Formats: sequence, C-alpha cells, structure tokens
Amino acid sequence: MEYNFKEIEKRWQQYWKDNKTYKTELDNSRPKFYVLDMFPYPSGAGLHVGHPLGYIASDIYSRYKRLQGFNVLHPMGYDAYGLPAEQYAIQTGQHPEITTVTNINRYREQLDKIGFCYDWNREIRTCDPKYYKWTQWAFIKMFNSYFNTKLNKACPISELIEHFEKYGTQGSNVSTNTGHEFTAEQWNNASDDDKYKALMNYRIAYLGDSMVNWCPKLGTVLANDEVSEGVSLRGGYPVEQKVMFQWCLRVSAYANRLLKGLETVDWTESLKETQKNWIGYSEGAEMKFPLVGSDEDLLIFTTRADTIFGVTFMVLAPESCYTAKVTTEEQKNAVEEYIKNTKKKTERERIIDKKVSGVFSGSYAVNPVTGKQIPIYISDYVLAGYGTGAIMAVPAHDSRDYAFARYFNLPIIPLIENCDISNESFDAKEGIMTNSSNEILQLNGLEVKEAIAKTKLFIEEKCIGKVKVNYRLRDAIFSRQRYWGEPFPIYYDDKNQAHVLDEKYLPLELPEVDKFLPTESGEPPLGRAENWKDAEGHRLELCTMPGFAGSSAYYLRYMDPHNDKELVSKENNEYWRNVDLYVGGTEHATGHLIYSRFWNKFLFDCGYVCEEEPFKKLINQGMIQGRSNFVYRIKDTNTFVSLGLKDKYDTTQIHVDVNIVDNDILDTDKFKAWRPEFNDAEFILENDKYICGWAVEKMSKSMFNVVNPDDIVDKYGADTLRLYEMFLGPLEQSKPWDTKGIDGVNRFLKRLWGLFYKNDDIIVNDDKPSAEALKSLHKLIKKVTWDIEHFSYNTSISAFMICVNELNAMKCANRQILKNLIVLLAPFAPHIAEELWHIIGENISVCDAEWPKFDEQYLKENNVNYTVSFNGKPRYTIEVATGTSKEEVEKIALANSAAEKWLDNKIPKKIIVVPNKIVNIVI
RNA sequence: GCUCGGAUGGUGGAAUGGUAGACACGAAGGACUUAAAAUCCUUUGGUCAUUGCGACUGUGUGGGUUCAAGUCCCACUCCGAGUACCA
Repeated sequence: MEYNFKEIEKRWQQYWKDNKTYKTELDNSRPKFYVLDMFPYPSGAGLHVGHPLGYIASDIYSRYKRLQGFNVLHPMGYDAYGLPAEQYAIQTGQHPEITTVTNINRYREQLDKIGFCYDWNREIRTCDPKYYKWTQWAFIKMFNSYFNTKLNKACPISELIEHFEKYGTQGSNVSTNTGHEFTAEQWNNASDDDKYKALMNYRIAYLGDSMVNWCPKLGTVLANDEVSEGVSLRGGYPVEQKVMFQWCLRVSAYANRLLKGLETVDWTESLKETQKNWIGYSEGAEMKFPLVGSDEDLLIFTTRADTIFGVTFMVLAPESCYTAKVTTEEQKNAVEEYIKNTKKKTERERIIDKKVSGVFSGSYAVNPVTGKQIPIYISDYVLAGYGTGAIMAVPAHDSRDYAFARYFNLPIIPLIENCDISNESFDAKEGIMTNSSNEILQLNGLEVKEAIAKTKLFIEEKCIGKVKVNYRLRDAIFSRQRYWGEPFPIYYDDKNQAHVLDEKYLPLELPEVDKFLPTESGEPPLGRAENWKDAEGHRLELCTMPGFAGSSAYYLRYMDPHNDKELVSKENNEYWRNVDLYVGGTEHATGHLIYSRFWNKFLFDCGYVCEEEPFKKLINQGMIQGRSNFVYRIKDTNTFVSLGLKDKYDTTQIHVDVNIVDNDILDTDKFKAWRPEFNDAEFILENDKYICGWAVEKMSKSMFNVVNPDDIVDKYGADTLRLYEMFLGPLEQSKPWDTKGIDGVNRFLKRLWGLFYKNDDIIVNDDKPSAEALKSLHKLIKKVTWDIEHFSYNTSISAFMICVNELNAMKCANRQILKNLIVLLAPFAPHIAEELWHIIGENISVCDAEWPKFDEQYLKENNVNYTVSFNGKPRYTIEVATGTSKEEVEKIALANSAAEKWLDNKIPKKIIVVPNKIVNIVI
C-alpha cells in the first residue's frame, strides 16, 4: 500500500473535528500549559509559506506537552481591526467588515489544511463586539485610575481626588505630565472645569496635547512603533510632527516596572535588549540655570553633570515652553521665523537634513557653578519630548554641541587632560578632568566617573538640582482618526468635558457610515454616523482606538472566551495564569510586546489578573524570505540568455515567477505562456537548459516569489510541509524558502511508511525487540525530547531520519519499537502518526498517547575504544569494558605504553582521560 | 554613531573545548527498466596520490589561552537586525 497522504490527512482531520480532540477545558487535576501564537492580521493576500512557521513550531510544542500529560491551552484568533481593510474600503466602498470576514475565512481554510491542534471553540476576533467590549472596559478602568509613584502602581482616581481635597498636591506621589502644584484650598475653590482639566494630567487614559506623528496621506495619527525612518510602516507615507489633542495612555508611568519585569521573563537577550533600548533608562541630573534679569530658572537634564565647567551656551527645543519666555524683543522675528521653518519640515526631512541650524534667543543664563553668563539658543537638535526640552551645551564633549558651536563660533573648553578636540568632540566617558575647579567645586585630577558622582552630590547639597532618572519611553497615543477600530466608550457633555460611559452600555458598537472618509469639515469618519450619541443624547467620541488596543489583552480572553460578565473569571485566570510559551515575530518587540505588558500590569494592579508578566517564555521565529528567480533579456530584443552566458550580452534582469522554475531551470514553455509579451520569446541555452539567476528577497507578490502553503499541501501533504518548514534551519533564524529540498522529508515519510508495509501487507510483528533496535529507539527518545525542549526541531528531524534508516537496515518491524516511534513523531507529523497508530491496532487518538520514557541502559555499549595519544599525537587504540573507571583506563594506557616503549622510562607529566574516547599522555 | 546577533562544502545546515562537515538537497556514477519516472546502491570540503591501504590542508582575517579551539580571550574585516540628534 502506498502512502496516500491526501486520503489520510482528510480522514484524520475529520476525525479530530468529530471527536473534539482539541477541545480544552479547565482541569484542576492536571498541570496547565499555555502555548500561544501571535494572532494574525488577516490580509487579503492570504497566507504564504512563511506565515505558518511559528504556528507549526508552537503546534509541535503543544502536542509534545499534551503527550507529557499537561492540560494544554492552544488557541487561535484574528487581529481583525487594521488599516489595510479600511484603505480597501475607501477605494472600493466595500465595508471593511466584509473584507475582514472574507479574509478570515480564507485564513481559516488555509490553516485547517496544515493540521493544527487549535481549540477553535475559543476563537476570538478583535472586531467582534463581544470581544471589544472588554477592550472598552479596560479603557474605562484606565480613565478612572492614576499612577501612584510611591506604591508604584495604578490606583483609583477617586483616591487622588480625596487626597487633593485634604492636602492638595503635597505628598500625592503621582505620575503626571505637568509639574503643577496646588493646595487643598486652591483645589476646593477651583471651578468644575479646572478640576476636570487638572485630573486629566493624572489619569492613566487621558486627553492631552501631545506631539504626534501625523500621516496626512492616511489621515491619521500613528504611534512611534508604527513609524520607521520618518515614514509610516503601513504604506510608507511621509509622517510629520504635529501637536494634537489626543487620547493617550500613561505607559511612561510603568517604564520602571516594564524594565524590571524583563529580568523575570525567559526571552532572548536580543529581544530584552531591544525593549531596554526602547524604554531607554538614563540616570543623570536635573539642574537649574538662573536666567539673567529674571527670577526664573531654566531646568535642564544632563547625564554629564561633571562637564559643568565646559558649558558655553544653552539650547532649547523650538517647542519648549521656555522658548517664548527667553526670546527678547530684538530676536522675536528671527526666532518666530526659525520655529515656522522647523514646523514645516517633516520628521523625514529632519533626519535627512542633518545641517546645523538654530537661532539666538537674545537671553543669557548663569552657570550655577562658575557664575558666568552664557547665551541661550534655540535649535531643533534638542527634542521637546525628552528630559526637559532644554540642555546645557558642552561642545568639547558632545558631538552635537560641538557641531553647533563650530557653526555659531562659540567657545569650546576641553575638560579632559590631553584630549584632542581640534576636529571632533571627545565624547568618551574616560580620562582625567582638567579646567574643572574653582572655589566651590573641585574636579581636577579626578576620573570622569568619580567626577560625575561628586558633581551629583554637589548639586543636591547646594540645591541647584537633583539626581533624576529619565526614560525615553513615551506615553502611547491612543486616538486614531479612522473608522475601522474600537469606538471609545466616551461621551462629551455640554461643557465639552469627556466622560466614560457606564459599563452597562458596553459594548458601544461601531456605527454604520455612508463613506469611510473624513467628513467635509475634517472630522474623523465616525462624524458621518447618524445619531452617534449616548442614551442621554450626548455626543460620542469620533476617534477610534489604534491597532494595538485589541491585541493588548487577547491572551487573557482566550482563557474564558465566552464569559459575558468578566474579561476572564477568577477561576479561569488562576488556573491558566499566563502564557508559558509565546511564539511570534520580533517585529512586535517595541509595539505589541510593550503595550500588552503595560496593559497586563495595569489589570494586575487593579486585581483582575494574578500574574504581572503576561508571557513567561518567548520565542521569535525567523522570517522566511523569498527566493526570487531571474531571467536575462538582451536589451531591445525578446531573446533571453541563460545565467552562465549573460555576461556576453547587454541584458536586463527580470523577475520570473518561481512557480515556473524548477531547480533554477526555467520551463521555457510555461514562461512563454506566462505573459503575452513573452509568447514569442527566444532563448539562448547552456547545455540545452535555461538556468535562472536567483536572489534572496522579501516574499512578495511583486517579486513573483510567493510560495503558497496550499500548493505544497496538495503536492506533498501537510505532514511533509510541517516537517520541511522545521527542517529548513534553526527556528529563530531568518532563511529563504527553497522548495527544492522538500523531496528529502517526503522520502523520509515514505520510508517510514515502508517500515509498516510490505506490498499490501502489514508486517508489524510482536517479537522481542533486538538490543540494536532498542538502542536506536532510545537514542531517538533522548535526542527528540532534548531537541523539542530547546526548539531545535531541525536536528530532531535528522534524528528521525537516522532512526528510520537504521530500523530499515535491520528490517525491524517490531510493534513496541514502532509504537514508540509513532508517538515521538506525532507532534511533528500528526496525520501519518495517527494513521500508523491505528494500523498497529491502537484505539485512542495518538494525541492522547504517552510520551515514551528514555532509558539510558539501552545506550550502553559492551566496550569502549580509547585512542592513546602522546603529546596530542594519536598512537594506538585500547579497548576496555563499559563502566571502567578513569583511573583504570589510565593504568591500562600506561602499562600498554611502557610495553610499546613509548614511555621509555619517562614519567608522564600529565594524563588526560576524557569520556569521548581519547587518552592523552603528556611526556 | 550606539546596542545585539552572525560568518563552517556547490546549497540549507550539524557539532556539552575532544575524529569538523551529522542530516538533507544538488551533482557524478551504477542497479532495476525497451525507455522514463519512482526506488535502491556507491562517491561527493580542497589539493596531491589513486595497483593499494593514503598524505597534506581546511570552520571570515591576524594573534593568544590549552595536551586539544568552529567552540574560550584580544584585535580586525564583512554581513544581518534593532535604534537613532535621547543630552
């Protein structure tokens, strides 16, 4: 009987469905294990062969854990809100929901063919009102909370109001975006509107003016992680900086905990590093520089307080609130002109245009240590959003200050002995201080590190500043001027104050609109919705939430997906707790993986979840790139020349569909049929073949290098696809897809099949297994178990191949051996495993089998060979029984060497015996 | 610029400091076949020797530690990823 994968895979997929094999339920008698994939955004292009890589890896792990007796939660769903469906809706008028559902169905069809063990009963979609009810619910909780810096957690805003009533801001320990202070009396006498506005400065979800990335082409605001190099990640449109009044989440309040939490999770070092950089911890000092002719101080942030003697000017960000204050009448025009020009520049232009620019404000500040007056400049190289938006410039030891000083001809004072600053600044934090002493502070002769510490102490003692930690992490901008997203559970009253809806009105469903574009007056698309009002007739918020809203707590919802009373019940949350293994791409390192950690910590503070970190272990699967093929057309002709001969002609390289190329050899007939313009193509061949060139590129339609998993499943079967994707290379490494190696794993499955059948007869027997076969099996158990635990799936597949070849060579068809082999293979190739499992007479599903136990005893050999070497040169071999002690081996080696006269009466300096069969005698 | 990875045959890739190149692809030769496909067998890092069993060399480059280095240390070259006027 042939290995008929089509029939086998169809049959067992149906069996698993009928028997609800993958249905998971809470079971306190068994330990839990939660394996999660990053749920996909269902794009119109469908899955290509790269997408399932991570899903297969997590599926293998899930099945393995289940065979080991764990109650495994392995769900799947869809991140269904997003820009592409909406862009498509704008172009075609088709409702994004229709597009999304179509795409989801397509995804599901493709996923089902691969044989995953998802519990589809728990499927979630972020655009489902039953789901986004809980996204809105969490937002309400955030609106009603503030961050208490003393307790280092979120607390109810009502507690803060109480505190204000009694004590004002004194001792309030809050995380805020203003430094405003007031007394209880001031608070109690304040108007309702002032109180409303003041509280916005403390809420975790708040309305605030913030510098946003505005993308005019998409007509919406984007988060920092949705922008790269000044263009939008989706679409690649230019992005500009703009101040807007937006909903924000106070993620920055959690910066410290997000950083600390990284120490408790099992993620790769590189991913932790990426998050650490994004959070951007930096310890320094805030210092006050008095303004000349004013009572006010200029507050700056620096990590190099030790360079205070080298400060020759100050710089403010154009957007800084100090800017207007320090601009003198004479300089007013110049400053305004400069600010206008900076605003015009998009962020991309700012990056490309690295020219030094700036303007003198007209004012001076006083260096608090030297007492010297120094000029204040305004320049866009200082960022408003970081630190205080103002810096003390030390041109000798900061490259940006150096460039600025050179341009404006400002003095540069070196502070490190023997540093060369004739062409560039000396930025390194090393060397001996000089030019840095006066009657109040002496730093000369100190190492830079000592000087930093001494200056910090000095600053605090003299009250000219304080030691401060700054984070680069900003609050998340949470409004999108878009249709296809979660509506905010927010209404505005007559005084234009924002309020949260009562929870009983949740979910607040997304309304219908006639068009998915902004209104004529420039309002977001929800402005088109008729009667977009709450029960009392108040107008509702017009913005929707961003893409990351729905994905920030989805892993919690899978624990209890049908609960309409709670996000997740206490019982379910305490059983499933958090994700034990999370598999997904690194592209979410600074987006989703920060936001969901923040979201989870917030819910943890509120007592809704019992674990502070959502994802215990995280594996990043590498990207699968495409392998593009090229043909070479001789210029101005329709003649194509084979790769090896192309250098003799003047050619143009053209992408060719990889599906009509086999092994880099072009099917010329298919090529002619591929596109009309190639119908009469002619070819210059080498060895009667047309050889194509190739390159590794991103897998995409435009490169004609997309390989569809459905085609692979049709041709080779799901099991072959699964094995091959894992065999391709280490899971975490990016690698190009190349279908040509797939025959290897397909042959392996056929050989495996051949162990059970001879012609049409099942040849499995119940003889006592040979020692040799047992050894082969136990070698495999050991290897595969270790490999799965370490996600080294490619090498375990090699181990399977070796084992099957060995069993084949010894003509072993022993039931006991094969049964174990099948269970080991079941996580990797579940369909064929299930089939063979039933062929040898088992009744239950192989999914419910038990993972084989490894027994070292079977691996023991009868004797071991040791190569005896002298000074590292191998001389001869001795053979000893297994288990012979090191000392015994040494003795035998010495005795033999003396007999062979290698030792020649010399006393060996050293004898090294290592278990891997080498004895080295150093004479 | 900074941070983190990586570099091994024609290709994808194996190697707790201990016989480098497992396993697979590709290629070459052979068996079966009228023929092809499929299947099976042999060879396959390089150079030299192939009527011998072999010899030498070899993991990006240059040093070092070690009886022993692809693996550890130092310097460099190249490639990839993240981040970027973050003071």
